[in-house]
Amino acid sequence: MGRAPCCDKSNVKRGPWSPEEDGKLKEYIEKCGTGGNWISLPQKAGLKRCGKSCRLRWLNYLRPNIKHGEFTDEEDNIICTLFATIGSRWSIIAAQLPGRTDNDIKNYWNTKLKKKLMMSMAPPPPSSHSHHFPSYHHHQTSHLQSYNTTTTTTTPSPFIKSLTSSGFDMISPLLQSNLMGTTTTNSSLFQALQEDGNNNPFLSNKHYNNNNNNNNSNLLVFGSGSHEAAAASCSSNSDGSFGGQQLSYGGYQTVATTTQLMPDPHHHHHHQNLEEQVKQLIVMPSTSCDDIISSSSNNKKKNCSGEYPDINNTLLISSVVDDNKAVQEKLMYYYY
DNA sequence: AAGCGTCCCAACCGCTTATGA
DNA sequence: CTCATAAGCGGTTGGGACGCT
Repeated sequence: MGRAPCCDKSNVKRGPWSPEEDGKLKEYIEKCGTGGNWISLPQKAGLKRCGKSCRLRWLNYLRPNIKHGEFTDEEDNIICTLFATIGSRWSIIAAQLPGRTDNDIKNYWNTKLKKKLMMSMAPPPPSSHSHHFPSYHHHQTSHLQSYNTTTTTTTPSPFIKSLTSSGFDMISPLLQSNLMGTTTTNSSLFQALQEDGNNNPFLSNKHYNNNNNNNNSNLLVFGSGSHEAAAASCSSNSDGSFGGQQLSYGGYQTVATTTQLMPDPHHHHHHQNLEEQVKQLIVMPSTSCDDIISSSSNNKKKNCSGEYPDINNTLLISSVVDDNKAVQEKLMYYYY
């Protein structure tokens, strides 16, 4: 048995809205408001439409101050930056762009901006002798090299320049793959890492799977500053520090602090230790810590699923926010 | 002009979340 | 706490617009 329909489909008009319908809806809402009930609104407004359809029409087209037309470079930057950070959370992204709707931004991303960005990030032609600006293809074949953020000698495209001026000092390969991800999973970063994990001794799926068959997998909370503090506050210890403490959540344990495990990128022997110690890697934004805190304090199993998919069976990577630059830089040392 | 392919976006679908009884 | 209902949300798609041959 399927889901009950939200309205009687046989009695409602579907498809494009006519100017008359737009007028009726607009007039009614401006006069009476939505009344907090979209379901009953169409009848009151004299429309043969489903409430959902009315809501969508109003929110995406009719309500005041909707901005239509070309996106500015600044808007492009905001969308790209936020997409790289939080993924396809269109409503959150839209909240940062006054007058733009989530639907609009989603369409714009899918039809134009994604292509624009990929063009900008296309790897340089093979003849190039100076592709120090790291490309996605490049990092696939150069694992365990350290990533030196000071050696960029090529000139990024204007679009990349505008991106970097909006907050990223450097578009990392990791971020590139995140931006280029078209996945529908919760985190394109996660997918990018998974894909590359096949060739990465640290993130190799094989290694990971072999070591992930018990409930006490070691867990590295990979973050900095407030992340660790927040994570530490989840533990039973109360001194606020995170170093060497054990974080108990869902049967996982923290085995070391980020800083303890953060190797000097020029000394690769640290990777051996990491492989031995860390069976799971979490890149954790502060919000996920909040989730865990609220989850534990509320004694709810929610909500490491959804936004933070299935903590029990997979490498858990969520988008990197807040002090993301530091985290990404650190992560990249492993990633290579 | 006709035919075809691609692009674009408004609208839909159905899942998740919030809310209230 | 459970359940029902509505709103919110993001992925998908139908079909019109447009460009090319």
